[in-house]
Amino acid sequence: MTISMDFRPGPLGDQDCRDCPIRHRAVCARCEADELAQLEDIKFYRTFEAGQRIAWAGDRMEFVASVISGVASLSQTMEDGRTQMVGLLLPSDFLGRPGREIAPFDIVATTDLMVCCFRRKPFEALLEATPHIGQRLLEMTLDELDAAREWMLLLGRKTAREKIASLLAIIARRNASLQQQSMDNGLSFDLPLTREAMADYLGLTLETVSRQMSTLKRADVIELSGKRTIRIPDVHALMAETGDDADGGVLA
Amino acid sequence: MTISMDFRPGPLGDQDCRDCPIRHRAVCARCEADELAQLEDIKFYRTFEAGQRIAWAGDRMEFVASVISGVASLSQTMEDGRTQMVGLLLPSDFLGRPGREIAPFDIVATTDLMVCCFRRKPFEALLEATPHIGQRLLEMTLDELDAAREWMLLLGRKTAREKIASLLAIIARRNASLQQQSMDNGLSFDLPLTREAMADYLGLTLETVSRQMSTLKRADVIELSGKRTIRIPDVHALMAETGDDADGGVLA
DNA sequence: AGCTTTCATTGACACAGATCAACTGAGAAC
DNA sequence: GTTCTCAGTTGATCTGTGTCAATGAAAGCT
Repeated sequence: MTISMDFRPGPLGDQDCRDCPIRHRAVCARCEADELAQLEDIKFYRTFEAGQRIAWAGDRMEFVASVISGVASLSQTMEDGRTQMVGLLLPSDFLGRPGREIAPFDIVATTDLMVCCFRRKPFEALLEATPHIGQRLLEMTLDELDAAREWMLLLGRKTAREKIASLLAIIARRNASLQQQSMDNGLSFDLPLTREAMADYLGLTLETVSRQMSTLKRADVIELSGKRTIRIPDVHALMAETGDDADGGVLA
Repeated sequence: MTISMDFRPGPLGDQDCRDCPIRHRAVCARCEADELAQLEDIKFYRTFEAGQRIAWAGDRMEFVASVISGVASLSQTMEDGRTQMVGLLLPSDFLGRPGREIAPFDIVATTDLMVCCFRRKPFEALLEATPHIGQRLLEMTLDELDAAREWMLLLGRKTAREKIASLLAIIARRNASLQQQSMDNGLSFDLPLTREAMADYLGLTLETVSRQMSTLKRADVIELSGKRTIRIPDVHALMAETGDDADGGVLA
């Protein structure tokens, strides 16, 4: 998840939406030129450093936003400290909920992060006035609900090994589609998560994550250079480890 | 989840929406009289018996629908038979997804079920034309996403005992709010799920569900008459077993 | 009544993953 | 160069839940 080199807006939102790398995938995807201009009026950019907290559960949220680059996560923590990640926001994903002031989850930048923000109130007004935004948001929310449901299958029924393989497949897929990478010689990418964040995503402990990464490496399903750089020599071999149906959608 | 006694439409949709028990909670909640009339034109009622399958994953869905009474569930099954429930649809919940022909999950009536159906194509047209429907659907979908995320915490991090208590609390809450029941002397309700369905919801085996029900009974957190009728003598005692924050929203 | 089917309970044992703990390697700070 | 810290790995052991199997109880059928 590298920050794209050709999109470096200043803090004032002075960058043209037409050059935006997520222009055709984010909430604004369906907007016509005039609608886009209205969004452009109320947008501003913000960046967060890896590890920085964007909001605590219970905080007031003054904005909603689209992720431009980097990764953010939503998580819930129980009183005794048990933590479960409940959302992983990759570029083009939408952060926040119109019509709600209070964040129900902790929101953290897990890598360096750039987001395109809209103050909540003006955005809500625009949502009422501009059907294309609401329609796209509905579509994205339904997609997220589908993803949440696959995630529920993972949490409830998959083995530790299947969980790891599934997570790697999800990130590899998103990464490949974003970068239009060919997968003839396998795929490479940087894991945007620590072992602990992976554990929180998968409902495991970090020790189990580490052990399963090691066994997948020993089984030649993955190759590691350093701790975070991963190569998948054979995508089908990885898919076979996820427990999902053979061809649950081709990569890309 | 009893079928309301005063709403017995024939199969032709000849019942007036104004008498509908879910009129102000379902997708149609925000509709004005004229918008409601348009929905009324394309609606029809269907009933399913307990255990009946509404669709298999991969089936073509010709309609979307609102649950009027009873309970339906969405579940995913892996090739080797492991099953995870990923959605529990109670009265007023919406079934199906506009813009998608193919059901991604198995859909089953877990109790006797009555639904208010709309053929998909006309409903999609109405969705484009009637902002109030799209707005309400967005709101409901966002709520479902929140519920899915709480469910993820349950699946990933809660113990078997906490899982059971959480499920009972969810059903008790929905039931109480539907029936305006006072909870001064505890709450009673009929479990609309078999032990196996509970296990599929919670990511457990049915044996573990049965054991934990027994231990909660022995701890006087719940009382059982027959297998399915449950009384919660002290709602706070149940809440304390869920692992959630003390006052995660008062019942009702 | 007797039989079958379905749903639920309970017991004995196994095992995947958690827990507790020691250790490694790579930076960063001094 | 030395020390400290942080992320990750690996080992030993424990335990909650799964697995396999027997039994019970209620409902429907002939």
